Amino acid sequence: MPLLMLKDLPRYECLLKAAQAHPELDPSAAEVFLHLLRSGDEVFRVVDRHLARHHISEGRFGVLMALWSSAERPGGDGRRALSPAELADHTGVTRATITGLVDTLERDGLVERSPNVDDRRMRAVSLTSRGSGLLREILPEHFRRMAWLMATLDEQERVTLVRLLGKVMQRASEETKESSAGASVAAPLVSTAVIAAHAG
Amino acid sequence: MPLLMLKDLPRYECLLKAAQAHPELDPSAAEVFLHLLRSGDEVFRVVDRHLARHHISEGRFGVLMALWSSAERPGGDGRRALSPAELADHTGVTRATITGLVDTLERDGLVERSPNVDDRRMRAVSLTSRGSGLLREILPEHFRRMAWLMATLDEQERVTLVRLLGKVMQRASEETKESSAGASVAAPLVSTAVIAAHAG
DNA sequence: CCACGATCGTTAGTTGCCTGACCATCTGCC
DNA sequence: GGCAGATGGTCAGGCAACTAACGATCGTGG
Repeated sequence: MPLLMLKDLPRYECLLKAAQAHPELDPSAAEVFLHLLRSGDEVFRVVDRHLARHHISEGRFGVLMALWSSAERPGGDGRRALSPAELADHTGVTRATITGLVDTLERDGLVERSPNVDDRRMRAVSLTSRGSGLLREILPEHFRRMAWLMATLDEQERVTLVRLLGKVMQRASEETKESSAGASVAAPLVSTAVIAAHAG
Repeated sequence: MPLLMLKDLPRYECLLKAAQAHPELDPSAAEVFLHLLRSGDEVFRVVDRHLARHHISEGRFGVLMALWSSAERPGGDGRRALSPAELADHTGVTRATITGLVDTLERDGLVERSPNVDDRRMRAVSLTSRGSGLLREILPEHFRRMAWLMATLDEQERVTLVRLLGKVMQRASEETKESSAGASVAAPLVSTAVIAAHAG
């Protein structure tokens, strides 16, 4: 839930004013940035409130959905179990976090761990019937909320929004890859000296 | 950092397929939803990586920025201090969280607490010179990252993106207000007057 | 004037996520 | 065959957020 900003979005005139004191500040870029983080946060909260009523957090939902879509996948081999490492890949959290999430999900009877006979390091995590039952109970309302949130946008606006978000997302993931390689975010734009000095 | 979804966004055909089994699922709405959460997350990480190099988390940055913008505010009374309750309002976290954040910020010498002579319940939190120095060090790169992220969008696209995100955000905050009143998400929409009044 | 409710900041306890370290197990190379 | 390095899952410790409850203080109505 990114705040990283004031709760009340600053008006554009304030951004303009701040830009006078800070030449690096691009007012229209900052406006998009703040809107993006804020709207993402609001939208997240709408579905999170629903899931929280069933004691399902973001991470727990991610694990359940990964197992669910693994079971539903038609082209797949039909297996319903994933290893913790695969769950970490699919949900984007660390393996250590998966251990914790699966611990509580198993305690609540929603998933189960079984040993893997081929590789005794691995364990197979799968949905229990109670787990898939909970998903069947939760998902319709979850989908309704998504649809309700976007009902203000017509098809053309949705296409446009996805396209523009895609451009920004691609840009952001470029930086992810670059930074892991040690390069600067904006080689041409940014002096790397400060970052490098602190990167140590 | 919302995952709430698979790390690799599902392709549109998969959404269409899933919609056959789940009539509540609106594929284009789900696509926008997933793109919004994911791009918000990626964008957040880009600036968060920068702040983390200076040991500044999202919450810490929120507190520092609230104090900074309070000090910079021209129309204000020129005071640089805010109470913990005001900080909670500005950053959107609870007062208990503010206590913890100010604890560590004070330990690191970035802010300081002083007693309030007018109301002995309150304490005044203000930036130290070290705190404002850190902001002066961090903010230029922070602003450059915002600008770099949005550099793929021309002015027209930025206006469009802000407009569309604004529509979704307004919709989401309607639900926030409704849910606190106990109504259902699918109820007829709340009058926008309330939101407009708060946008001021 | 003072008892009551409201407000302020903090504490205690829980949860979810992270990083870093650990041990067990597999695999490839000699 | 056996050892080195890679990989897999877990544990320990820390941080940031939450709720619930608490003492201290303020303001107001009787």
